[in-house]
Amino acid sequence: MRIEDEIKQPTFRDEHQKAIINLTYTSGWLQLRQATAFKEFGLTLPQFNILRILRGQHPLPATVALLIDRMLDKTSNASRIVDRLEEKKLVTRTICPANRRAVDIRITPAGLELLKSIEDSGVMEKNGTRFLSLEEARQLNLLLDKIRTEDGATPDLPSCE
Amino acid sequence: MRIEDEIKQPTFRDEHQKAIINLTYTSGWLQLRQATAFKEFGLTLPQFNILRILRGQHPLPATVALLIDRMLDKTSNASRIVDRLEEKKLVTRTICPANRRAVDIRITPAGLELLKSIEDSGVMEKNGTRFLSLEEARQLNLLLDKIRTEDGATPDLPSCE
DNA sequence: GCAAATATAATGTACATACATTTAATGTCA
DNA sequence: TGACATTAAATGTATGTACATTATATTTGC
Repeated sequence: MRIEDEIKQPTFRDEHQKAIINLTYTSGWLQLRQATAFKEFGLTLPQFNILRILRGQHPLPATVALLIDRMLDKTSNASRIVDRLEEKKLVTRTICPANRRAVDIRITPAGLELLKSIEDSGVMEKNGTRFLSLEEARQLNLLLDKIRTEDGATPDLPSCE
Repeated sequence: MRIEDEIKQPTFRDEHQKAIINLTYTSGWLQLRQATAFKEFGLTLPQFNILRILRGQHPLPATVALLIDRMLDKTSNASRIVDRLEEKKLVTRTICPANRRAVDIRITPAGLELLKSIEDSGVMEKNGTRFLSLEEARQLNLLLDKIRTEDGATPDLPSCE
């Protein structure tokens, strides 16, 4: 459905303004669907993302600083998300012996099993981009990268044509 | 910057998976910048969006139900966002005389002035899409609309070529 | 007319985000 | 060595989101 119809706004100031709204709306739409899928497994989206990072490190531990560095949203509060995962016995926290300021966070066998069962269930494939061709997915990635071009930075991306 | 470098993940399962991550990351990037811009004016992003809807209705009032219908995220809690705007004297709430279950919400002159000063400041143009050409913005809108194609629905969008 | 159903908004709870502050361990250097 | 800065994580506070429940007003059907 076109964004105009989704949010019942018949016109936009221009195509760029529409793209902003569309990006925000589509991202929210996608995240809501993902969150709904993970709820069945007792996880929120940020919790799932942290678990995946921990599996990527496994069997090495991760620190909170590493989680923040890898997370999509750099400023969110990893400490409290780890709290919830720890309550569910999906991760462990131990003070790092080499540096007692740091905390070693590890995914547990239960955490690994949960990730596997989520992936086996196929929910991750129901994510909306199956309606895009490979070439369309490539174009979308290029356009999104271009949006994040910083002020003052010279865009060094290839043109989309 | 490419998404691979932004989140320090050198490879993705496939281009579609990358598009999902890129969409989420770029949307978060954009919203953080918008929120930062509005903070200078004492508003959060949802508060700003509600104010704009109210201005669109002005001088007619809006109900909470209308706000929910127009908001990008349909399930968020309009009632409490209106609470904050009311505390700041940017909107008023009066019980609708014709239907005392409903509440008439109106933007105040102070609210209208605040919106105008935000728009006059030019912060809304610094939104990232200035690096897209008109044609690229159009393509992006088509691709995003396509992602939201519902299961079972027949995609009736023109191809992107 | 009145009980039940429905509509409208507000409230409660759990979780997350944004940002400032605090606590504790470690590093630095006079 | 000891004062001071720095680092790592946790905590506090305000706001927002998701979802269930509640409070009140109105509508409906007998």
